[in-house]
Amino acid sequence: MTSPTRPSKEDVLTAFRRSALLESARRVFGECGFERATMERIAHEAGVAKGTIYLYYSSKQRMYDEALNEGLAELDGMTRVRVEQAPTLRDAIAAFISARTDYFLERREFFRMYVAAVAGHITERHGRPSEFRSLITKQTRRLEARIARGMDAGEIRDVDPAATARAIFDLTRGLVARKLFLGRGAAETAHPDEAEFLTTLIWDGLGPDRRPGTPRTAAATRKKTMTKRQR
Amino acid sequence: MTSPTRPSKEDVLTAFRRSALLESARRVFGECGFERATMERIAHEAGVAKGTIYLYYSSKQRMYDEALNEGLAELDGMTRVRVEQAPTLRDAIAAFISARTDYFLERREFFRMYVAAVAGHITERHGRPSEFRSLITKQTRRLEARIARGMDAGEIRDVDPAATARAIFDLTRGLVARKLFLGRGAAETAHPDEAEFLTTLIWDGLGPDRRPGTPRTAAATRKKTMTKRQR
Amino acid sequence: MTSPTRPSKEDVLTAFRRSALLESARRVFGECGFERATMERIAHEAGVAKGTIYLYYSSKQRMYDEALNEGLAELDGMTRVRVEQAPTLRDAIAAFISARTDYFLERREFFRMYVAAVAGHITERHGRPSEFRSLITKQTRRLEARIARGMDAGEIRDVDPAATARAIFDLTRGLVARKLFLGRGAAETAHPDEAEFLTTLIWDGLGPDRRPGTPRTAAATRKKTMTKRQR
Amino acid sequence: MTSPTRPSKEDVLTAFRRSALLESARRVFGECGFERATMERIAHEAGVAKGTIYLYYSSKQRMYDEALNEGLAELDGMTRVRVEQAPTLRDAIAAFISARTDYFLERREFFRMYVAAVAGHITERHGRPSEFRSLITKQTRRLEARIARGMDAGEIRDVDPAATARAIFDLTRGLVARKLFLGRGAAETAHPDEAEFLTTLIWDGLGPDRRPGTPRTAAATRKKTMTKRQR
DNA sequence: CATGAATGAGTTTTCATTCAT
DNA sequence: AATGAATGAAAACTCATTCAT
Repeated sequence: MTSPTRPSKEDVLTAFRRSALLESARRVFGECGFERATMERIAHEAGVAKGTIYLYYSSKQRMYDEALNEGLAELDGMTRVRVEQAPTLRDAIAAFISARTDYFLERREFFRMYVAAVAGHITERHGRPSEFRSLITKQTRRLEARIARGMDAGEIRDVDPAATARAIFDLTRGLVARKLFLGRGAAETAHPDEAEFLTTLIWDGLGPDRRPGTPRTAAATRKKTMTKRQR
Repeated sequence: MTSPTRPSKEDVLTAFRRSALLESARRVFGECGFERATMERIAHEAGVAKGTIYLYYSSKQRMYDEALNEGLAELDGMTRVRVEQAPTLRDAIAAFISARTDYFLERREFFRMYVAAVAGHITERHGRPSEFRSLITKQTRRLEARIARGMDAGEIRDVDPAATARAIFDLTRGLVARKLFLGRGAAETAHPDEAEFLTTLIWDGLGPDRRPGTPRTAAATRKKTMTKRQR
Repeated sequence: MTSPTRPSKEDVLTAFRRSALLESARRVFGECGFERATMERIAHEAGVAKGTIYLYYSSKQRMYDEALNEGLAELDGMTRVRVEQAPTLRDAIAAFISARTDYFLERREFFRMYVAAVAGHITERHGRPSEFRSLITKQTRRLEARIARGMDAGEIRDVDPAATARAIFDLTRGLVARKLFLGRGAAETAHPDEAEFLTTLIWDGLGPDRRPGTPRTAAATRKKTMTKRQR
Repeated sequence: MTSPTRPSKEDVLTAFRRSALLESARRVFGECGFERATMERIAHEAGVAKGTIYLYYSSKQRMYDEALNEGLAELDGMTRVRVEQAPTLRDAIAAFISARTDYFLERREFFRMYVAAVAGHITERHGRPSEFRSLITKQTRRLEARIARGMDAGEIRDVDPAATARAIFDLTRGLVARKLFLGRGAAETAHPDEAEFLTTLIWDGLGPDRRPGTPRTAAATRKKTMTKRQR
């Protein structure tokens, strides 16, 4: 029942160190960005000496990449679970939003890393294109699939599932950014149930076609367009 | 009718220099980010010597701030004009999206600057809090006002205008990012009329209330929920 | 009468700086070797700040290479001139020895650089094979050619000119090393006219064949081998 | 007759370890030079852990010194034996050359160490002057003595035995350097019997005085200078 | 005895900023 | 005003050496 080679004490210790260093790295990279972060500080915050880092990571860049990728993978995993457990498509959308919001709200520094990393990749032409990019695009794959299923099941009207998933992704991203932006108390901070608002907004946006000219308020609908909608 | 002191030749030259330097700064900061950008290169691309920059900007940071703020102001101005010219709220939303998309697509380096700057401000506690932040929040003010007006006029149902404007803002931001992300031809690039898709999505999302449980497809509507909707 | 583009003041200044830096580099590299030499110290000895070096040399290695190559070229040039001016082959050999001895004695630090560089190239397989190596082999080319000419002219017996040049080269190298080794006063320091001794040794070694068994002293010669030599 | 305390098992093991470490050190120091050699690699090549080295050698420098001195002593021993076994002075010279050539050709890395070490001592004023220097000068002592004996026996003309021994030493050194320099196949590589050439060159150089003006080729001798030589 | 993780001093290199011309 | 040579602070990274296990 035990695994054939039980992790030795060293392995455990090594894993622990790596994890602690990554934690520290995420904090410092998040706070300062890649360039302004210093290995000295990362080491200090992890409670080790500068040189020690290099026993675990061969360079600052490697450490950064690993911290980023690990966070993205974790985020992706949590999102996936929550989305898959949702019974309806509406719940899935709400789950997507709240899963990511929750994750980032507990790791504000990581959100910053993440945003900066995406920013860094926008116009850059440097080497490794696929690695990071695929991690990004993977983030919406699950949701996209779920939307497609819901569309087939008649839960929503015919839309481009990928574009829809991206829209939800972007709204979530903006929501999180704003919650972290300037901290709480700022006038522009989203009110607590902005997530619910977004879900409703999207959900209604995905409803049956409304032709141009269709009145937009319930009141107007009641008075003027009942017949049209009934067709 | 003329201004009391007509701009002297020197003033014109100075303005020209500052503008050329800012242009160059935007390009380099956009391409490299703040840290990796060098004054040397900014100077070179502007066709002046390194020391000359310091006659116009007291530090790299100041130059960066000014380049950023100027761009944001310009973007804001263009957006405002286009939004104000739109006859209906739907047109205003479409105008907001296209104005910003067009602007950024012609200045990808600036978009990168902008994104990085926002990222940099998310968790940071460093000094100047208001300046940049107010520029950001200003971006949605006009649209927010327009939405509020449209709401009052019954063009859309009752929503939080600020939250709605932010949603549109975020969707636009995501759209632009994706268009610049990995350049054209990438599988995940938005298809050409994603802007139209977003406008429709939002517009429909802003339509009359649909209660939970309401069927979402036109077909379903026809069959099952006609009575409910008519109430 | 003036050259078409007279060297500008900057060019002169630049050349001067480069030369002063190279001088300093030669001193420090010579004293400490490549690894132990610090840019800090080279800069300090040249009377400039650390960063200034990098305005003239892109890296420590480049600086080292240039210092070495320049010295070798200069040494080669001086040797060539002296050798070519020598009327007889014997004089050429003596000139070769004394030219190099004189050169190195005035630049002991450079000799050390030179020796270390050769040592470093002995077993190494790293990149640039030809550059340095060709400079080394070039050192004996002139002498080799002169020896060949002297041989054709009957000044010496038939020998391998290249091997002979190399032998003279090695003897000179050893002579210099010893003169610099542990400074003056050491018991093993060569006596002043060791150069003359070497010249004679070589010169006699290059004389007409002496068959094995031939008596070696003048006395013996006089008594026993006169007839043989006359054959 | 036996030593008072027979070497214990530990002593043997210790000796073995020290020897293995020295072997490894010689290889790595030879390949990389003192500075670029790492204790890590030396340990690895010796099959022990880094810390273990410090149980046998108190520092990198000490290890280097010992590796060097041991090698020099061994070289010296082998040379001495071969020289002493030579029946004639000519044989002794040939033996000196071949003994050292053979030794170094089997230990190229050590030759590099040796050359670098000598280079390092040329101008340096750092502490330990005598230790290394005496080892170097000892290298020629035996040969010098043998030459002196041969001179007394009339085998060669009157020369400075020390200077002569040094000349042979330098020629040998150059020969070896060239054989290792750039590996085989290079145009400038000495041809196989350069050792024999050197022996002859020296041997002839040590023959009876030839006065200035004396013709140098057998042919010339025959025609022009017979009378002079007979005087 | 042996180990190898941890340390931190020391080195190269970059680049914003200054200032003499 | 404009220049660009000079500066030196700052940061990544290496590696001999130590020491707890």
